[in-house]
Amino acid sequence: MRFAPAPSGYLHVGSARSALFNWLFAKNSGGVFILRIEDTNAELAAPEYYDAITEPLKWLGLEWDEGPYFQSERRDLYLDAIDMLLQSGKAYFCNCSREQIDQRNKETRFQGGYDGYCRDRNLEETPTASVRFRTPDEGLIQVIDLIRGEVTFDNAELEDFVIRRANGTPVFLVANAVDDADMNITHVIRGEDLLNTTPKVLLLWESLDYGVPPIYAHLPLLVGDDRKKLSKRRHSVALGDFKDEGILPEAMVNYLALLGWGPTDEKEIRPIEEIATLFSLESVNKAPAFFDIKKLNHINSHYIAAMSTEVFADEASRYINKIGWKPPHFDMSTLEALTPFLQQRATRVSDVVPLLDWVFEDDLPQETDEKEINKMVKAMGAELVPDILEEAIGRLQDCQWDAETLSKEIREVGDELNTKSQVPVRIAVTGRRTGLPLFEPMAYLSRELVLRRLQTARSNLR
RNA sequence: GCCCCGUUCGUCUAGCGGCCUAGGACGCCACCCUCUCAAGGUGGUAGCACGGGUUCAAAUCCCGUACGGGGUACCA
Repeated sequence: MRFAPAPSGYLHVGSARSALFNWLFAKNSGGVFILRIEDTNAELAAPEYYDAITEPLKWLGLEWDEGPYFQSERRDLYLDAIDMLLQSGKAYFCNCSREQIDQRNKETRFQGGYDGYCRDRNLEETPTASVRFRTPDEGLIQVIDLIRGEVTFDNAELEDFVIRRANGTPVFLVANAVDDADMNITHVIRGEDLLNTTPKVLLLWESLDYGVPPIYAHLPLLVGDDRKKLSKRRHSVALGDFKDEGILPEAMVNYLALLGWGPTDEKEIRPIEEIATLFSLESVNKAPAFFDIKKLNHINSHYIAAMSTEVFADEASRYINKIGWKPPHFDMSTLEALTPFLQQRATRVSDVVPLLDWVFEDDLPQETDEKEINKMVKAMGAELVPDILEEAIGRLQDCQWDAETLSKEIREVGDELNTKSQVPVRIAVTGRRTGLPLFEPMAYLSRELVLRRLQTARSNLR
C-alpha cells in the first residue's frame, strides 16, 4: 500500500490520518508501506516541501518501508505511457482553451464538462496542445472499495479528461496508474475526496493493459465544526502546530485512529501497536468525522499523566527553552520537584507556563480575563481578607520555611478567624485563583518574595 | 444542475436480524473526595433522520424521501 501526499506546504491532520491508516493496515497485514510524493505539478515540486511531509510523519512514528519516490523524477515513465495511449488511439490532442469549452457548453447547454470537440479532429501535436484521454462512450466501471463496497460509475458520465498539460507535464491520474502498476501496489488507502477520480485511473489502467487493479479504501473525510472537509484555509490543522503546543505524538496518533474507526472492546486509549493488531479496513466507518479538539486534549492529558516524571520534566524544560521563556528564578530541580503536580493538571505541555510563572517570575502574572478578575475580586473582597493577609504576614515572618509549616501556619490563620484562608493567600502569592497546590511550590520561593507579595496585596485592598 | 458517498446521544464510536427497555468515550450537570484547581470516584443528561416494505423478529436487510458531505480544473 502507499501513502501519496501532494506536497502543498505543511502536513495537516487529514493527511496524517491517511498515512496512519496506511501504516495500520500495513502493520496489520504484513504489507509494505510506501511513501510517494505526488509532485506532478511543477508548482508543488519545491524540494523544501519534502521535510514538511516527512518530519511530521517521523514525529508521529509512522515510518515507511519504502521510498520516498518522487513523481517529478519519474516523469518520463508517465510520458511514455501517454505516448502509448496516443499511438493506440486512446488519447488525442486538444487545443481548446477553458474559455472556448465553457463558451460552447453554454451555447449547447451541455453539462458534462469537456464536450469532446477535438475527439475526432485528428489534431497534430503542437507545442500548446494538451492530450486528452478518450473515455468509453458506454459501459460501467467498478471500483472495488473495502470500506464502501463496489462503487459503480457510468463511463458515459466521464469526460475526456486531460492527461498531459499543454506545458507537456503529465497529470497525477496517469502517474497514479503508472506508479501503482510499477510499484505493485495492492491497496490504495486515501481520502474520500479522491473517490471520484478513481474510475479515471482505472480506465487508464485498463487501456495500459496493467492487469488486475489495486483494491481501494476511501476513508471518510475529517471535518471541522462547520462540517466541511478540513482545510488549511478554514481550519487550524497543521500537525506542527499541535506539536508546538505540546500535543504528544502518541496522543495524536491514538486520537486519529479513533476517527472513523473504533475498537469493539471499548478501550480507547491504547498504544498504536496494539491498535494495529485490532485494526481492519472493513470496519472503518463511512460517514465524515468531526475533528474534536476537546477529545484530543483529553487523550493528551492522559498520556501526559502517564509519562514518567523524568521524561515529563525534560519535556517541560525543552518546551520552556523552545519558547524562550527565561524567568529569573528558574531552577531545574524545582521544576522536577513540582512535576507530578504539573502532570496531573496539564492538558498540553504548554500548560506548564501558566502553572509555573508565579514560581519562577519575580513579578506576578497579570490576569487579563475579565471574568477571572471579577471572581478574584470577589474571592479577595470578603470582609475578613485584610485580617487574613495581615495575620499571614505576621506568621510567615519567622516561621520555618517548608511546605508543611507553611500549610500549618496558613491553616491556623483560618482557624483563628473562623474562615478559610487559602484562597486569599493564594491569590496574593500566585496572582491566580486556581493552580498548583499552594504550599509545596511556595516553599521554593524566598520568604522575602512571599512577604512582599502578601504586603502588596494587603495594601492594594485599601 | 449532474455524478459519487453517507446518516446510532451535541461530538467520536460499539452494534453486522433476536443478547438493545441501544453499550463506551469526550463534553455538560450533580454529588463524594478536598481550605485552590486538577486528578480520581459515583450518578445523571442525551441518540438508531423520516416513511414504506421483507421477516415470527430490524438500529441491523430492501426501496423511497429528507438532510449532509465529496466531486464536477491543463490541483491532487
